[in-house]
Amino acid sequence: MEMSSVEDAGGEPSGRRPEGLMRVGSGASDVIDPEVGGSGGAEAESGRKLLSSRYKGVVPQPNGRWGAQIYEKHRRVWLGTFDDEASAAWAYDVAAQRFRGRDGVANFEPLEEEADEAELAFIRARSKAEVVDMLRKHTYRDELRQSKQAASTAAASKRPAATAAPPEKERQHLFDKAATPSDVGKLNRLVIPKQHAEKYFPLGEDDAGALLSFEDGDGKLWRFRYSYWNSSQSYVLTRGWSQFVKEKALAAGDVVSFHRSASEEKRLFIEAKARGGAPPAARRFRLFGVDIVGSSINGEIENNKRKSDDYDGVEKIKQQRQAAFD
DNA sequence: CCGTGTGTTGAC
DNA sequence: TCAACACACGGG
Repeated sequence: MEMSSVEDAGGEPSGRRPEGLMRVGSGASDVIDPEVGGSGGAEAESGRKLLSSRYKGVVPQPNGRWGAQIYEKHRRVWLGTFDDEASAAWAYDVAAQRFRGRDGVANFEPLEEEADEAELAFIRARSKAEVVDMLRKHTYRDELRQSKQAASTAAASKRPAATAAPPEKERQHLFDKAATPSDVGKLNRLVIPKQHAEKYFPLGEDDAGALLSFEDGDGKLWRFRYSYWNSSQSYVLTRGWSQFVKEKALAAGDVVSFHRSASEEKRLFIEAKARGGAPPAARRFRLFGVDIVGSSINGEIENNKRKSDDYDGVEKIKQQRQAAFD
């Protein structure tokens, strides 16, 4: 349940202001005059009923916090919950910028091409799933900052970071790693052969705790902490890895395959393949007291269906994978 | 146990 | 497309 500690949305927008475009309706005559029970929560003073938000895409939560959501293709995409209304509204705006472009931004001032060039590039360079993930985990701020920093150092040394929108068709195979028992054990880490690590995921001196983002065949995002362990002289993926092992039912001997978008971008891909060939391991689970055997592929498809993270063309992928399953 | 975010419905 | 509402589910 994610309950990130103290940080909210990853922060408020610095320059943009809340009162911005909030004139609902056409008039512009009457201002919204919040009034809203004073300050904080969505909880109506007396008792049960929740106050609506004056922001688009923001819904009250029973505990006085605020949820953010955006719709795409008749489907709701949940953007997370936030302590304050404005943070939720801001999360909506970020998502809207990615999903619908500048005109979709509805709560605060849209980013300006000139002034917010870096942030726009940051958003454009990421998939919808990635943006949503950052919002839900409240890491948007940090990652934007890191991104800017990386971009500036890159620009200083050589060539400005590639801007480019993500085409996304061709992938270049980087390398495979056959999972060892400890890669899938309790250590929560995957050792990346030094040779490949240094070639494809170079780690700067100062990069104490880098973060690598991958997409799997379902378009699902996987983010791992990536670092070098002096003690064992090895490069490892740590935080986030155990979840991958679990969800993919990864077993020793299975192969983890790393790819990169051919367009020499940032986009990285990760796949789990069973020891011999194509699909990941089958999983057994219990449904209504009956043992069912299904592939993790179907499991993930169902999962996606349930969670409504159908954005970014997962539809196609589902069909592909469904076909592959036959 | 408790909050999240999903299921669902009915407006716009 | 959107938010209101209820509460099942799952993380801690």
